[in-house]
Amino acid sequence: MPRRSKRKTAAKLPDIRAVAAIAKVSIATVSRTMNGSSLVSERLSKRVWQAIKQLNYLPNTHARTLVSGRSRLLGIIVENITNPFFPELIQKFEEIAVAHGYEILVSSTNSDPVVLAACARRMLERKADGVAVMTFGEEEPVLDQITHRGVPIVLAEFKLDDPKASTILLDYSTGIHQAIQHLASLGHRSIAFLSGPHSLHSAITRENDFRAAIQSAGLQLQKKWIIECDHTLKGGVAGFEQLSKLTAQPTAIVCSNDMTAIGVLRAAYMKNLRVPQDLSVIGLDDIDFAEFTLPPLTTIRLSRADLAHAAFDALRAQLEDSGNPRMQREFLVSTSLVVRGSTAAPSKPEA
Amino acid sequence: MPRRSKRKTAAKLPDIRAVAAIAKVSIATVSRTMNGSSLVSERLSKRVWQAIKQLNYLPNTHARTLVSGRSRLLGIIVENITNPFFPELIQKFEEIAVAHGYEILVSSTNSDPVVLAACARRMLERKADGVAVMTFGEEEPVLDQITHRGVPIVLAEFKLDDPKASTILLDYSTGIHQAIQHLASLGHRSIAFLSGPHSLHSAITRENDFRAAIQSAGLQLQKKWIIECDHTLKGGVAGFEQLSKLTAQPTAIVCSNDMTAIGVLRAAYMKNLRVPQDLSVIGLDDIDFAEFTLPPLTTIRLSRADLAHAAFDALRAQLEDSGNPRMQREFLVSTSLVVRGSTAAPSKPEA
DNA sequence: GTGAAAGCGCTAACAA
DNA sequence: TTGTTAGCGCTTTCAC
Repeated sequence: MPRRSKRKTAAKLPDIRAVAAIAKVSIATVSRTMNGSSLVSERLSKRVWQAIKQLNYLPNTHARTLVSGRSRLLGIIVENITNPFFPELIQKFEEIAVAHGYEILVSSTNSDPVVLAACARRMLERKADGVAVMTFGEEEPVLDQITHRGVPIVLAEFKLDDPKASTILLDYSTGIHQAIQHLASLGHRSIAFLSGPHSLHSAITRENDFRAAIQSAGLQLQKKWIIECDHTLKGGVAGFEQLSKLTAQPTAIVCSNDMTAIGVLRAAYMKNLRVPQDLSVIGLDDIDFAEFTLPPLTTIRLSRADLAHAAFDALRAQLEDSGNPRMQREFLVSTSLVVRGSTAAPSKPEA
Repeated sequence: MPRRSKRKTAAKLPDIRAVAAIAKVSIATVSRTMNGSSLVSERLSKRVWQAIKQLNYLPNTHARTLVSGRSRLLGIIVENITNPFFPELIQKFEEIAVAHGYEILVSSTNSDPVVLAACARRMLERKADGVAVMTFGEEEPVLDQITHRGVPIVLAEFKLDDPKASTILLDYSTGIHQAIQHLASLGHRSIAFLSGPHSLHSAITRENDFRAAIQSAGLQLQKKWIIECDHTLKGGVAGFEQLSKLTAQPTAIVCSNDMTAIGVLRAAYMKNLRVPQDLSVIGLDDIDFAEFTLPPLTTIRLSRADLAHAAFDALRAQLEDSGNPRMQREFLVSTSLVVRGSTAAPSKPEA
């Protein structure tokens, strides 16, 4: 009994066999044509494309993945999709991926390592060819399961000891130094820092870079002026309120991200403090919205485009260059200060 | 020659056969166990789960999809992922989908019908079980290809004449009426409207509802006070500037979405107009950020949670209830006014 | 260049 | 209840 005896002429989507039948070629030729194999003659190729168009045929990616092992699916896991930084990053990443014939799988962890593990698992089940983990150094150990399965992975600011893992190093230092220099040259001597949650490596890195920058600028580091927030707008409001309870007040506040800075802007307004006359504020990220705050936010730009490119390049290197021992496994993304309206000389310059 | 003669003990991921071997059962029993079939005895089920754990086995979704025809993949296509409304919607939709064992595929069209068509095509190739098109009435004709293939689809504010298509009706009218009543009771007689792009059905609906509300409140409709913007912050700034060139000025502005309203807030500030004393502003959407603008934005809430639920329910009805002729195919999401700080009585009440 | 056929990992029909 | 097996739609040897 022939294997395909069950085939009936039921209404169903056209498959590769239907195309082959119309074009009067074998299914192998259809497959070769679609995949751009050079071995197909002009004559047959033309017939095949015509049949494809005629049937409005779309190849089944699952069948394709099953046999080839490659899904042309790239995962991107972000920390929190409601922080505007991430949609902007996702958009860029998708743009690049689609341009290269990949599709993306998006997940947001909301900073929950359990969710991260579930996301990673789902991406593994979907056989993602690679995964970009843009959670900035949070609980990455759960990601072992990905690399153990040989799936390329790229992490922001976290090194996994695995040949399949690449890292994007973020040079916050340059931007933060520029920020401190900018404030110092304006006459600020008292600068506070609203940090991100210490569960994030990136938050700790940023804070350390701030400390280093303060010292290299010859300024005093005040422990009480370094406050742990959570990278949300509300957190920025709370951080500012905590700060304003202190007896000694800073004349400028540098924030670990833009959302925090926007919270500060808002809290300062509510307290009738004028920015930048009474208080200078600097953010970090340069989300699209930063240009439109009141006043427009001076901030340290972390380019989403650069980050998305680095992530994609890292994954692609792993995918295409895997054997090569000299393959690039570390990528650098830099930061730089963007001066807008939220910084100015302090009204009563300090000693 | 047996079909599986090629099998070598090469290093590879565990498959269902490996699990079956360890558990000493057939692959069918493994499959049944994983899919929660009630036909498996406790004893075998236990052995299977243990083997799965031992091998760290993950089922291959592509193989599963290929044979079952269901991918457990749901697509969501949004208009613009950098408008905060959409990430909030995506997050909710993902949450619901994942809770029901579905995965989501996200795409953002940036209001480009060509991109919409490409997104739809990719989702078809990935065999999405259903697609939620949250582009709010923009160039939906290209979506014919989806319904023609029998894939359930749900659209916001657009009816497709196809049994596989459901619609989410948005009742802007209630919220917009409340907004106008609110302004009228505050003493406003001169109310402008900054519309969304007329390429969007939803924008036109909102504008019409505004006109209706103005008239039913017994106010005068001024043609010059209805300006087409583009639902972006920049568009709101531009719209406000266009408005302020007119000789007769409104005392309140209702905007077609929150981003536009935020643009107005900003533009008003730059012109030294105080909100709400000199000008009242109302948005629409109630994005998370609306609570944190300066002043906090009075706005018409369009709940992302409600919308996400409606979209998921519509798709699920199609998936599970397909045969039923009484299946619900229209879903309603309502709106309501949220009063915050951007509205007040006009300083010099009109006649 | 082109075609025949094996088989990717799983589900479901059928047999036992 | 459990096992055997066909076959989902495609890519990829291997012949010719």
